[in-house]
This record gives sequence, C-alpha cells and structure tokens, in this order.
Amino acid sequence: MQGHFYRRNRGSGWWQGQFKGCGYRFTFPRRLILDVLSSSSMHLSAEDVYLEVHKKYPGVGLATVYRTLELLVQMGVVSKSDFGDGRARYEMNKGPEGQRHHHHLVCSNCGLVIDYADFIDEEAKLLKKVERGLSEKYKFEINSHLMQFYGLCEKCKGKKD
Amino acid sequence: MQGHFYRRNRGSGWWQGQFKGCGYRFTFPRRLILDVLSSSSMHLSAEDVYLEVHKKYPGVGLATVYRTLELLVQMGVVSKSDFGDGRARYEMNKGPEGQRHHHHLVCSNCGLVIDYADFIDEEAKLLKKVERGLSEKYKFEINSHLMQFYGLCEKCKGKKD
DNA sequence: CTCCTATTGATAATGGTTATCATTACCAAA
DNA sequence: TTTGGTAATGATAACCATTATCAATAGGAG
Ligand SMILES: [Mn+2]
Ligand SMILES: [Mn+2]
Ligand SMILES: [Zn+2]
Ligand SMILES: [Zn+2]
Repeated sequence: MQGHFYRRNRGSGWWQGQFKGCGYRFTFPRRLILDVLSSSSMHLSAEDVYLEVHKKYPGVGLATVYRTLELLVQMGVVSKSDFGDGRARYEMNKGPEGQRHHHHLVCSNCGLVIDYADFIDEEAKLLKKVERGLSEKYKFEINSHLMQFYGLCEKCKGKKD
Repeated sequence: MQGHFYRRNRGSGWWQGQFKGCGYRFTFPRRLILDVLSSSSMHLSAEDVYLEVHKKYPGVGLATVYRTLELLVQMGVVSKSDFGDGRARYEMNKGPEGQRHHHHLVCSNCGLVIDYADFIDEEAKLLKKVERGLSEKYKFEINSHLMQFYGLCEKCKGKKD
C-alpha cells in the first residue's frame, strides 16, 4: 500500500473466527467489504462493492475487492451468481445468524432478480432425491447446485404489445 | 467479405425452413456452423466451432461464428452454457429429430461435464410445480430454467488424499 | 438477371477480471 | 514492546473472451 494508513484492526467475534479457522487474516479491508455485503440485500457487482467501500475508505483498491470476494466465495460466506449482464454478482450467504440459501427468478427483459426461498423445502426434497440418483449412476459426489428460472416480471409481461 | 468465394448456397429442407420462418437467410457459413454443431456431441466453445469450420472453409471468420451462435441461441436451436472455465459453451438443442433437453453435472476439479436426462421426469414434475407457485406469487411468466449440479467426478473423487 | 439489403470477414475496441510487484500490515515469538 | 517473517494490499499493466465497426459480398424476392 502506498500512502494509506488503516487504523489498527482489533476486531474480534464471529468473522474473525471464520477467517482464522480457514488460516486467513481478518484485515481491515476485508472487514469493510463484509460490512458492505452484510448491510445490503442486493446482488452487488465487484464494482458496486468497491464504490461503496470507497465512500468510507478510499484507500481500498479494486483488486483487493476482487480478491476478497473470491476468498469469501471459497469460504462459503458469499455466493457468486451470473444473471447474464456480463458481470458477476455477489451476496452474503452465511453469517452469524446462519445460512440463507435461496434461488433466483430472473427477468430476461429488464434484469430484475427476485430471491425466493418459499419453495426451497419442496425443492430440497426432490433435489436430494435427484442428487442421490445421479451420485449413484455417475459415481459423482455432488456438493452444490445451481438453479435459476428465467422469464418476464410483472411489469415486463404487461409491456408486451 | 474480402477475397473469398462460397459456392452458391442451394440448401433446402428443415434448417432452411427454420431460418426463413424467423426471417433470416440460410447462408453458407451458417450451414457450416450447424454442420459442426450437429455432428458433435460435445460442449463446444465459439473457438472450437471456429477451428472446426475453418478446416473445411478457412474463409469463415470468428465474428460470424459468434454472431451465428447467438442467433441460433435466440432461435432456440442451440443452448449456451457456462461451466466456469471462462468461455461460453454451445451445443445443439433442437433439430429435425426434435428436442434434446437435459441438465448438467459438472466436476469442480477437472471440468468434466456429464449430460443427463435420466431424472428429468422427476425433476420436471417438481420444476412444473415450483414454476406454477412462483408464477402465481411473483406474477412471473417463466419461460426457461437453468439447473446444474457441481461436485467431483469418479476420477477426481479418488484422487483426494 | 437485377437490385436491395442482410450478412460477412478483418480488425479494432471493449470491459470485466487477473497477474505483477514493490510496499505495508498482521501477528506470533522473543 | 520490539522484531521479523510473510500474508495481504494498491496501483497498474496485462489478459482475453466477446462485441462493435465498416467496407465488401452474397442471398433471394421480384
Ligand atoms: Mn439472491
Ligand atoms: Mn449438454
Ligand atoms: Zn422485467
Ligand atoms: Zn473430475
């Protein structure tokens, strides 16, 4: 870092534990990035996160944002999605309050993304079943899945002439 | 085109009809690209298609391959997937013989991709159910879905120490 | 066969993401 | 508290799949 000074990072608690547990350091930029992700319910791009962090501490660089996001994805703390707009989107996945697993509904016209967890229970039941069958037949060890629905949102559905 | 000559394209049949039906021309490069996709069961990148077409007719450019692939995706003839290797993958989806809808099993370690349609029936049941629920609750008109499983293939599962 | 224009090929440009590298900060040990 | 080894960082260049540009060509209706 050239010319920037962070206040000493004396953090503690859940996040610090998560990082330490994985053999990583809980640095100040990482804390800031987590703050942004935690206090937002949107699907943020790396640049979104960068701009937000930048408001509070202009010293944090874009590269660090990318690196941290990738790290958090690896840790399972953040989930990374592609909604077809040419950039990755990130959102908090696991926090002190537990998981928040959900799937997405994407509008092909305006890009609106809706989170839903309503039908996760039913889905989970079948997903488990399918996963079991696939594991057996293809000798595959399934760790995760991706599921998205595409279509037209209420507004875009009406705009069709 | 600068300096290349295609033999007159006197094609007819199913494909020609598909293109005409959508208001497009059935050109020679487009036919070649379709040939490559039709005669392969792999998940080809745009460059893969380009190299293959290039063997027969070096006059076809990469831009045309990209354009044609995008067109075919719009027409529903080809499906475009992202398996996480930084480039889009294409494969035939609809042909004279009908649809070939399937989902994917992706190895997070070696990138192996397995097509499967075995459990589509069970999946389809749930997908329909969930789609109905989501449509109703969120006033969404669902047109398509994306479903992938990630994990370790047989070989990679064994290599873990 | 003619004419209009959709399509094409070569190539430059785009833009999100990654690599590089000198500098800095975290933290365990003294 | 001081020190030292090293993980992490910031600025920036590089990467690279995909798109835009534009003059030239080819498809196909009439
Ligand atoms: Mn979400
Ligand atoms: Mn496939
Ligand atoms: Zn919409
Ligand atoms: Zn594998």
